[in-house]
Amino acid sequence: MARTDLDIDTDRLQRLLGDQLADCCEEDVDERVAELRALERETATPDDDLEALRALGGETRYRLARLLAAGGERCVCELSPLVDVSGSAVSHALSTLADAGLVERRKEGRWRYYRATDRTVELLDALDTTREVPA
Amino acid sequence: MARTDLDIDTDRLQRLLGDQLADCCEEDVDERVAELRALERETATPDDDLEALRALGGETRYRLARLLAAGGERCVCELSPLVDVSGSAVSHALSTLADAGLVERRKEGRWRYYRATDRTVELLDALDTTREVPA
DNA sequence: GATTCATCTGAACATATGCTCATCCGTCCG
DNA sequence: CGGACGGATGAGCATATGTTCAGATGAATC
Repeated sequence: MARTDLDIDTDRLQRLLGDQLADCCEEDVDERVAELRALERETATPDDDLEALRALGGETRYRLARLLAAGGERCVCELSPLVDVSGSAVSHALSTLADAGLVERRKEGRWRYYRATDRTVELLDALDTTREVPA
Repeated sequence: MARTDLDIDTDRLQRLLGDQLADCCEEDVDERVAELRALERETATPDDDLEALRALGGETRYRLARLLAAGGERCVCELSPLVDVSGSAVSHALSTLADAGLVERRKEGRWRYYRATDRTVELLDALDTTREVPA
């Protein structure tokens, strides 16, 4: 995962800084290189984040997440008619959401109840509050 | 987009409610059907949300978003060495992020400066605050 | 214990994605 | 104007994704 080294084009960077700063010396370039290296180190990518985003990024799974985030517990047979795919697809989708930590499952007899996790609620809320044209 | 009708399996739903409620009558089934129909109507899927989630769900674009959300403006030549792909791929990725409303662009001479939008910051923050094993 | 029921699982397939390469578009500079 | 430069764009291709179908599982019912 961790890159061993960064192949920064210092010549180009120097031209960039030459335009940005009225007057740019070698030290400015070194400083920017250090800044970029630090930035790269600080912004590691947690696999969980990608998994969650990719899971929510599919229409069926997004809709299921919305339905569950509306509150309460639902079983597959309730959710299946609300999204436009087969029951099998719903099951696949809910598994993906569960693997991503966006949904939790509870068994009761023959039924499996699903509910949204806090993470799902928070993410959907962030989407709601930052939407350009609010619903 | 809007489904004209929902093909709810009322027989199965009746069996479900029979297990949930000690004692279930026709009205309970009708009520649940109405509840589900209302739920389906309330949870429309804004295209913008899917676009944003799918955009952030790719590793390269996620990393770019993180780098930009760390603050300030960056041009392609600064970002390119920090993610492990060609400059062309960075440009493609930033375009996708811009289309999704996650990044904004500013021209200055030959350089194009990119910065994260509020939506990006909020979404990444939601991910940070809900992560199971905090960094 | 055989059957029905709710759900899960894996294979298979069509489609979407993400990259690289080649090329093109503006801008600056001599 | 001609060239170098930063970046954008489109084609092409390997890989990933999402769905359906067929069959498997475990629980309840007869």
